[in-house]
Amino acid sequence: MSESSQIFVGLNAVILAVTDEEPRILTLRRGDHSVVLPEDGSLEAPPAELIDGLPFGPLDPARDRTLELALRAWVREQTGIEVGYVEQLYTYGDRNRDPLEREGGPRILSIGYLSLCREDVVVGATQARWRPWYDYLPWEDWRNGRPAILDKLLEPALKTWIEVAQDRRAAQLRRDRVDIAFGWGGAPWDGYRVLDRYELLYEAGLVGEALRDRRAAEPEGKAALAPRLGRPMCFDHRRILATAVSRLRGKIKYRPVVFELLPPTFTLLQLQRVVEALAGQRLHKQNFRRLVEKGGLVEGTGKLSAGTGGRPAELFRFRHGVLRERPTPGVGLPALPEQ
Amino acid sequence: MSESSQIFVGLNAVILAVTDEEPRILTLRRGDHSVVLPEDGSLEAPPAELIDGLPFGPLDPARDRTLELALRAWVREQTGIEVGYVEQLYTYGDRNRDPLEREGGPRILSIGYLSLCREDVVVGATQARWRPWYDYLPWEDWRNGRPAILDKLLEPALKTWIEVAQDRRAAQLRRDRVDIAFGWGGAPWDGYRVLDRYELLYEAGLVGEALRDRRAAEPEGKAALAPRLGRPMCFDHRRILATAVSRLRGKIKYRPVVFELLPPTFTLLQLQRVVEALAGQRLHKQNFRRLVEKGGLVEGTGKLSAGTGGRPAELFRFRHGVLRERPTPGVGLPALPEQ
DNA sequence: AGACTTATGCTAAATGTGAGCATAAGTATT
DNA sequence: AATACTTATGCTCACATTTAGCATAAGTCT
Repeated sequence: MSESSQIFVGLNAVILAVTDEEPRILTLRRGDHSVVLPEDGSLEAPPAELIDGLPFGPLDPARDRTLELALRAWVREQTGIEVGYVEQLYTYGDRNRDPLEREGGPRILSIGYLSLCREDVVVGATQARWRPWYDYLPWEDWRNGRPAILDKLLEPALKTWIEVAQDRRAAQLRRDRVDIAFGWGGAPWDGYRVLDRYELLYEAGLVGEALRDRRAAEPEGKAALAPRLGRPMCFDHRRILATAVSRLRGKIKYRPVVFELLPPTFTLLQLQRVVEALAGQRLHKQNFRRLVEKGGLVEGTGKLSAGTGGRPAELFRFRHGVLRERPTPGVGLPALPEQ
Repeated sequence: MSESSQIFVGLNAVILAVTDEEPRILTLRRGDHSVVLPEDGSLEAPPAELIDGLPFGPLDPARDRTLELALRAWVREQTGIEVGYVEQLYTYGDRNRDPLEREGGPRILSIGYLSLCREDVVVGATQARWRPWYDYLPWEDWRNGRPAILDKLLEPALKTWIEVAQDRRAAQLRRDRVDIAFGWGGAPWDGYRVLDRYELLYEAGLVGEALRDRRAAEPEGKAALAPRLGRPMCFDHRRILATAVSRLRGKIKYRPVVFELLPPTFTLLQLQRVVEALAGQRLHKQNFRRLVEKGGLVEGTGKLSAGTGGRPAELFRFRHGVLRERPTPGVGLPALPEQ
């Protein structure tokens, strides 16, 4: 292995909590692309342009015995949070994705993690800040019906992208991908394809990061007219976020991970709202109730909640025993109705 | 980052094909633990003891633009195979898992991949060899009923492991994990928990790798009496294999990946046998047929197969259009009946 | 010809899911 | 205190999916 090709390993964390029925992730404001490579773990940012980023830090091969321990260590340092539930998402290592590592520079490998917190986590004295994850992926939130951004910006831009393909065959390929990812042409909207959609938008040059990366490669782009959908993030952090959303939406179907986001006892509506927040869609109340209650996921405590309006609701808790009864305890999501 | 803490990134591939109704992976025989770190991509093996390993090679940060390209490159070099379908599994980086990297040595990160091939792949002139994946995980194959190894070796050994726990509380924790992973105490056997089971057996010291890793750490173990279940592999390759099996069994439920393992046209029984081979369980023939046919996963070609015994079967092909019709086209597996 | 193999069509029963009606039991308003 | 409004909870009907078989078709093997 040559000297010029050192590898840096960064660990990135999507730290999620759901407060006020809104899924929020912890972000830091950083100088875009100007972050000094963390030789000593610190982050220098000649503030060219501040942009959101996930908490992240290097793997210190000498100190950290496992990747997860490394992650916990500097999440604590950077945000003051002691994370509980942690799950690895994906390892990204494309050279062209990261403007920092053009020819000759060190290679950066980023390993994405997802961490789930309760609402009450205290963020230490840092510039870390909670932000709704749908700020970054606004087309994913269907809780109040079809998101406006789809018709106003996204779909017209994608239509253009299909039209400007090199030839008819390339256009057809683009078309097929869009059909499946965004549910065009009668295909249903699939809430799980969050990553597909983001990657497609990146390729189509419709997210800020794509323009940024191309600008670094080419002198000046002509596609500067395209809309920049959603709030951008530095490096490939938004891709990692999209991976996290995909994974989590998939996982709540068969593992009781939602409860990591809730206090020890909760009402069924609270539980439902959290699931809806993650899924980005509304659920039928009575059916949801039946699902989690008959499914053995929760058990009543007998106590009633203070009540936020109407009739007081019973407080429930997660039923640990369900793990040994059913292979896949979770909340299945219905297909989104044609909208 | 200090000089002493270089990071090496290795890419490992579980290359799978299903032939004769048996899932087989490509393995190489290597000298265990004595593989010289691949400075130049070659593998020196002072043959202490030959052991199976996955094809693997380093990421060359200078050459390989993406991780997947790197993988494809040296899978070609090592085995002569041009892989088609490739999917990343997980990145492992625990220090204690790898006997090569005790104190002071370089840190090794291994990124696992899964690749699916058609039966007819030609393996180049190497020592690479196809081997049934159930050789490594024999307790996972329930196609001919409950595997004998469970009652003969595995469960007694686990019982002992529970008993020798430090205290009552620790024993209870072990018990709970075993209950869920292996379906004790009325819990059903969950075909998807392949990784859970392997990790548990590793911790319980019931696979060869655990003994190997401990032997390197401690002078001499007393647990040498424990059975060594399944065929061992070098490094943490068996863990990667277990990850692959888990992932694939999960994925066939909602993505039509099985077809990567089949020729372009096939009979429904062929398809069923491949699914059964992956799932490690038998399926109801008529119901399987209805599932894939009514589900729009396949379409008949009108041609008949040569027939392998009885009445000739129609040849089917994968119906690509299903991708745009249904969000999750795949073959769901029924819960294993209590055995 | 008869036994055996695989393919394929069909159905009854059980289970799961989607949608909505109806009632209960609180809070807010008049 | 009565009324409107909120949320909670029980229940039902229609429909889709799944499980487990029965039954017949159309080949091969002896």
